Amino acid sequence: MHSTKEKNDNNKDDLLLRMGLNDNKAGMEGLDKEKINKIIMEATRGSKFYVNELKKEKQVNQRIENMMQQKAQITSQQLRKAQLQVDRFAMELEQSRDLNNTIVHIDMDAFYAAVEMRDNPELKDKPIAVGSMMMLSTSNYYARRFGVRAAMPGFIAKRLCPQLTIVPPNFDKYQAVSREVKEILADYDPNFMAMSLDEAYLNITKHLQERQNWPEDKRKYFIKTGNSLENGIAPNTMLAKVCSDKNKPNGQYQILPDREAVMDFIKDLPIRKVSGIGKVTEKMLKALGVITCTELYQQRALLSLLFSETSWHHFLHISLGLGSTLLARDGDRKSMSVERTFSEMSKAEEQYSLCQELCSELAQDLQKEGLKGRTVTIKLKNVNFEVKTRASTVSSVVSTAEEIFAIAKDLLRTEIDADFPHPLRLRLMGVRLSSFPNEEDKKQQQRSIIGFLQAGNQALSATGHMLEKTDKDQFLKPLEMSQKKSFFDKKRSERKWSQQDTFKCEAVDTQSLQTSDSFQVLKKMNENLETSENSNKSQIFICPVCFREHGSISLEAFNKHVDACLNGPSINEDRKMFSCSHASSTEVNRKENVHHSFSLREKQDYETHQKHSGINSVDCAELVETKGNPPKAESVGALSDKHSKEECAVFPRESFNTEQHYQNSFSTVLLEDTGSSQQESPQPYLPEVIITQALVCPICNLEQKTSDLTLFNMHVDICLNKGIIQELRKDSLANQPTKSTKSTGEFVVIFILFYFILFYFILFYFILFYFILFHFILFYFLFLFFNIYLF
DNA sequence: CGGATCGAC
DNA sequence: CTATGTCGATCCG
Repeated sequence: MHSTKEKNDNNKDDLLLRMGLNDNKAGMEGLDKEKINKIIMEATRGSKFYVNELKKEKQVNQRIENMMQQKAQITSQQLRKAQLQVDRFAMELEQSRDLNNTIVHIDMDAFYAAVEMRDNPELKDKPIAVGSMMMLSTSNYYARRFGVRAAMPGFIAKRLCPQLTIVPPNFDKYQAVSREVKEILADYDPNFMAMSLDEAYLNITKHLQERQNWPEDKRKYFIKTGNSLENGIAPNTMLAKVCSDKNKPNGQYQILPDREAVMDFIKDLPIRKVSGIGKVTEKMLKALGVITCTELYQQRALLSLLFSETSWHHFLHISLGLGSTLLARDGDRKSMSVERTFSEMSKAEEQYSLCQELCSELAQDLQKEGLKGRTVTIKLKNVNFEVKTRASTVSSVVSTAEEIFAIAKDLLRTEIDADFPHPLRLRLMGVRLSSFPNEEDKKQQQRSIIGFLQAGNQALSATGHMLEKTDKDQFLKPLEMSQKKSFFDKKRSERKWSQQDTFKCEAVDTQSLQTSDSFQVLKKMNENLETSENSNKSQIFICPVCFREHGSISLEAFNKHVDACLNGPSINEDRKMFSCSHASSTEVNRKENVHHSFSLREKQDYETHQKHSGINSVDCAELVETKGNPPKAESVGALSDKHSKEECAVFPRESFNTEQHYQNSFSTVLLEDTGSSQQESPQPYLPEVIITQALVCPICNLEQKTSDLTLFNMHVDICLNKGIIQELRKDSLANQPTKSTKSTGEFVVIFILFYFILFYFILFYFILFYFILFHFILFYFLFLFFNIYLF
């Protein structure tokens, strides 16, 4: 459905011609290709849409030109080198080829149209299409003879085929039919993967094994639906998909599970047939003389130099006839959006109100799935079909129509202002929400008392009469993000916002609640839970290196001091050496050993990341082990010596929330290091400075048994960080969500206490309010009474 | 992170 | 008159 591929699909036309379906002598009407193109061109030419299409085409041509220039600069030397590398990779892929699965791709023929024809016999033997004047979703085969295709606007279809019936879509109905079919599919593979209402992949390997033992009569079992369907049977999804396209309509095609059969099938296959290769990629590759899969394979070295890693890997997979053999369950949703096309709209007022409407629709959809997100994106398309998207990410999740609109409105305003005094002439507007928190984030959020208190403050202000309405935008601060900033800069700016937010809350609260005792309690709690930078007056740090006390200084200042302390002794030098040695030991063996147990995806992540930041392998081991936990690639990068140690000192508090977690990653580091670098390959660069003194940790004062300087330095690093964590935890205990039972207990107590206070607080004011109200009314009636009866 | 673009259905 | 709506992925800045 909606497939733009069908638009330029010559093969299908050939097929129709072969079948004689286009033959007027047989009493069938229809148009030949020339006529179809002519009509389409007439309808298209001069339209704004067409102008924009030309513009886009130009851009693609420009891209191709750039690519050709790049190609011209490639030396034969480079090409040979690339050839070796690619072939090495191809060899690996070849070894991992798996022909043991039987994948079936099911694709229902002209699904929507078929359902409509089934339900309304009048439509049979008529050319029909499902959709609107604006756009068609699909058409039946009769209509296709006139060139009426999916992804074609209805009005053009009408010109091609004036007797065409356009049926508005009934998605509920299609869904119901789809469900029926899927029930049947589940018999073959309970874990089948549905791509849409009319498409699915089945892995019937297991089914076939079981079926071996079935009695003969039971094996004769056909899927019987009112619709025809295509399916393809192959050893992987990529091939199965192509197969199902092969014998349309209502056909089947199988590729036998041996390498030769696969390669034979692939040989002359146009790359465009493969899922993932679209119009643009086709054109780009065509410029390089690549049309079929064989040519794709022949040009592999060149492609590896001209395209991104992910792209040429994809190409190589295709040209080897490789694809996924397991049907991955679809993961969590990444975004949700609403968009609408309309006749030209230029009034800002209308645009705002439409935006608001879209926001509330989105909010409704979000509520159905209970989703909240941090990034709001608006999409604007003007009457010239030029599309713009504008996004803003805020620090805490949003989900209601008001919250989303508050952000979307700003984005829209910026765009309107930018074009002032000209109005935005829009034909489409959309709103999208993304950056949904993952499971980890949710847990964090739950445990975070700061977040909890902010919610509390919000609840307080929401209770109303006596509180000034808190500025809604306080939770909608855009993040100051820029790639030039380091991870810690970003963290800092995030903190800045949240501090300002807290101050704002306090300001509002103090104004209106000065007299309340319970508020004082709350405020105190809040202060205690404030991050240490905020209330640094009460801070006393003990330097883990010189053991001196430092009162009345900020955390940053303290960290600077620690750095200074560390700068003196040779420890620092050794630390540098340590990293250096790791960074320079780049032998393939070693690298592979470090992350041998991780998936390809993680491996790629690691490799690309390493390319960017030049961090050492140990850091990477840590990265993978702590995947899903706070230290992401950037933060781990910050751990390496590339960044200042100020950051290193601050880092643990930011990201390693639990000691347990921290130790886990520590032990992993040791494990990886002893496991690979020590045994497999000696350190290429050992520290040249020989330490004469015994290896006594300057932090914990314990003599270390190891004579290995690297391990010792690691110990010092860990000790140092641990020390700072402990110090910080002492100061802002409740600030640190922790897994230990003790802290959880404390947390629960605080939690209960807070809610009790909050409850009685609200109750008190409610009673007070109604008490006063009651007396007002009472006095009023008394007054009336006296008026009437006494005078 | 933000924006554009591609691709699929 | 009249050229969609939703989603994920990727690349680049």
